[in-house]
Amino acid sequence: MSQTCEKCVIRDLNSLHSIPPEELANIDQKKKTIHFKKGAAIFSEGTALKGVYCLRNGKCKLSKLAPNGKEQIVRFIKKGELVGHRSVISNSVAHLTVTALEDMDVCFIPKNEIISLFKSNSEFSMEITKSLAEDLDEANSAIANMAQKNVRERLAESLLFFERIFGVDSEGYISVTLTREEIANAIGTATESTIRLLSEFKKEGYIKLQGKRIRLENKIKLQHLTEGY
Amino acid sequence: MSQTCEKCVIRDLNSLHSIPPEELANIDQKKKTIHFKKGAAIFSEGTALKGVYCLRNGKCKLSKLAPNGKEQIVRFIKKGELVGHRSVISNSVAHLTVTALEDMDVCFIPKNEIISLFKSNSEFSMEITKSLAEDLDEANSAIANMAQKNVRERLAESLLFFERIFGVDSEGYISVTLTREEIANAIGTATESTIRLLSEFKKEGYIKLQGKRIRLENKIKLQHLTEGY
DNA sequence: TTAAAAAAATGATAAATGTCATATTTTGAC
DNA sequence: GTCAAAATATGACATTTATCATTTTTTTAA
Repeated sequence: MSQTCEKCVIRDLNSLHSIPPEELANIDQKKKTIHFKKGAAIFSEGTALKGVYCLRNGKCKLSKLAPNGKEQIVRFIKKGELVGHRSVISNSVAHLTVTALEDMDVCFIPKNEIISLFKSNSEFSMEITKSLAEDLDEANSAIANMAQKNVRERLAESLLFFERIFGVDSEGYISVTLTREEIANAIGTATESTIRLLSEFKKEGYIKLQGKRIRLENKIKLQHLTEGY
Repeated sequence: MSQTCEKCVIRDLNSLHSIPPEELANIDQKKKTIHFKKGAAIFSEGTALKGVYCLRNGKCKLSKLAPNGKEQIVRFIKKGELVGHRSVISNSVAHLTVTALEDMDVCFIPKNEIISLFKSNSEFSMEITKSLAEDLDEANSAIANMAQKNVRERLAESLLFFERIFGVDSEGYISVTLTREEIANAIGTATESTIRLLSEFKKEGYIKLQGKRIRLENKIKLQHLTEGY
């Protein structure tokens, strides 16, 4: 299970790729690999983080408790990505809950390592900052989508998004397992509406449903739906 | 009009406050103060920025062109804030359009000054990063609000927000002039719905309307509306 | 100051979405 | 494999919101 960061394939995928070997060796000593079961929280909204987490495999949802008590999923992440750097850099508690969508392994890197790297290595700080900037960009797009698109359009968009970032299995089904409720919590609608629209999409032949598994049958059409026609 | 950065009151309000006097003097030489008329764009979505802008006074809306051609306002900013640092750090084109909501003066600081400060001064880079992290946080909250709250709740929330960040004039009216369409573009609804709800709020006595000017008469009630009751 | 344009207001109606009830199917623990 | 719990599915209906049409008011520019 454990291995050196230097040989970790995941490193290429995030801000850690700018760290030279000698500093990596140091991180290796301090890091801890942790296993999380499907459904477990890596960390929860409101808790103080002692470090950042690097996803070695698996997928997570990032969610926020809305004032009405409902869960709002604001983002999905997968292997290779870092989480918790926002809280660590801001020195504030976590404002999101990160939940494993499947069994997964995660490397924990203590806060002080990250902070001292940030201060001493401007390439690393630039990478971290760029990654936050990208997240911000995507969040702004999400705001526009929520505000301007209707539920049907948002569902079509999300299905295409899920396939794009998570890929498909050997039978062509999207490689992530989400409940209808989770999909609803991501697009901001009632669970029943999501179920109804998925059934419609299926009836129209745009998708195929097999339990929770979803296969996109007509991506051109879904793309058009995204734009409202 | 022009003055040294060191003596600028605005500096305390943003990431530039971490810059020591000798570096500030350098920025002073390079910066340019520009006047923008109400309605003018500081910069537009899709253009490459040659630097960042520091607002000396006035207010701006940050918006994005949604796929359906409508304007989505994602944020409001006021004097003391920086804009354009996201694009400069990411070295990408602007993803937002920044429009003056009133006549204003803005200091332009060239890109290379910012980049070199970012690399040489870890306090500054930390500040910039924290500011992006804060923006990201707020954007995530906006996503949750858009997704989970209805239009009435979002309008009540926005009115309270406008008063909180822009303050009130001598007669108690919110110190920002927005058209009903702009309010609609911020909360993600049709202009007519915004007009109708404002009229309702007025009829119920929660607000007073005088042209575009809005005065909050019952903030407790508006706060309750925000939470849906 | 006044005419034209833009913005605000309002009504009527249609469309989208939420809510509640209930049935059916799937999943997971034993 | 069985059974209970959870998730999915579907119908009926209420509510919210959008759209279109039209009028009134405000703003802008000559």
